[in-house]
Amino acid sequence: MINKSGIFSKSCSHALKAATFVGKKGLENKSVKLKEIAEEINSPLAFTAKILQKLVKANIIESIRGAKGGFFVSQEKLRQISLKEIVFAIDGEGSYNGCALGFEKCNASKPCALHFQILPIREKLKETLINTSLEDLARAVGENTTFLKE
Amino acid sequence: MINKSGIFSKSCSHALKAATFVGKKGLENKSVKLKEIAEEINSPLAFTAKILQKLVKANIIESIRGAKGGFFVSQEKLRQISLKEIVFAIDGEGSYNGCALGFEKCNASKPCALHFQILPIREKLKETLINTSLEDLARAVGENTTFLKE
DNA sequence: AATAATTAAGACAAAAATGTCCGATTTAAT
DNA sequence: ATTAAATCGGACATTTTTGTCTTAATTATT
Repeated sequence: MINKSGIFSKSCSHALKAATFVGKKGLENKSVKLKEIAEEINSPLAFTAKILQKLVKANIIESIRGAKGGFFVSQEKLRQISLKEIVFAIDGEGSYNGCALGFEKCNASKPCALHFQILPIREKLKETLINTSLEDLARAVGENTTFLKE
Repeated sequence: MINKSGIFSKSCSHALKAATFVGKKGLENKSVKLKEIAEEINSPLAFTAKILQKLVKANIIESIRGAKGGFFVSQEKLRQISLKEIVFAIDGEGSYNGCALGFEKCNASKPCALHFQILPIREKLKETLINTSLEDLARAVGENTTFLKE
């Protein structure tokens, strides 16, 4: 319990990185292969594959099977897809809608002990996830103002 | 990956609930036994014991061993202890200081792809954890305006 | 001193998350 | 058609988190 690093699961962090990299290529109308994605985001190949499959099933990116295959996002999709959809596809809505103490039903009329403290934070997170598009991340990474590796 | 509910680990949620309940009793200068805590917060007895031990070691609550024993927090402690300390004791600082994409070094000069989006959320979370005392939670629960069970 | 009631601590078990492997499927190129 | 290069999908393995059990240590009561 010494390394629960932040808001998203590890899988979700990988998913966000992977989607962003596919998005960066999508800005130039290019597809990318699994191998390149995994290398670029420093994530194990087979595990990256699993995560990409989930993104494909969630209709966030598309896959091209067979030789010359790979993964792809259209520029239109890049604009449409928000981070909320990626996070939802991997971690479920719990990460931005769940009760901090784990209650099924936690709301203003039956609030958990942390409800009123955590609510504004959750709201801000949700708002940020909704208002940030995959294109936003992809462009910043494309311009080298932000990074997918350390 | 369908139930990662929110900001804290399950252990940490239990810890926050347990500490709050011990705190509620502390407001009346009473100690509580493990059994009552576990029942009150709906957490398995033995697991609750483990979590309480961590809180004791982190000097957040104190334990009274032997017959007539239990767990206790003084009113002074209740005022001093912030949620940040409880969260730190169980989840480490990752939950409020960690990089959203899991990088060791992520900062304004080498920002991850989500850095600028997540920074304000993390800051708000940290601020909230620092500015909320265990007493705050304990009082609200004592007044039945918030709850530790659903 | 003996007993009963309690927490402490460490070994163990189960479940969930993370990660690997391999064969099946799809497609492009020859 | 055959082959090579890719993704797909399911079984398997590992690691981390969550949870249990048992014994030891401590203390109040008798």
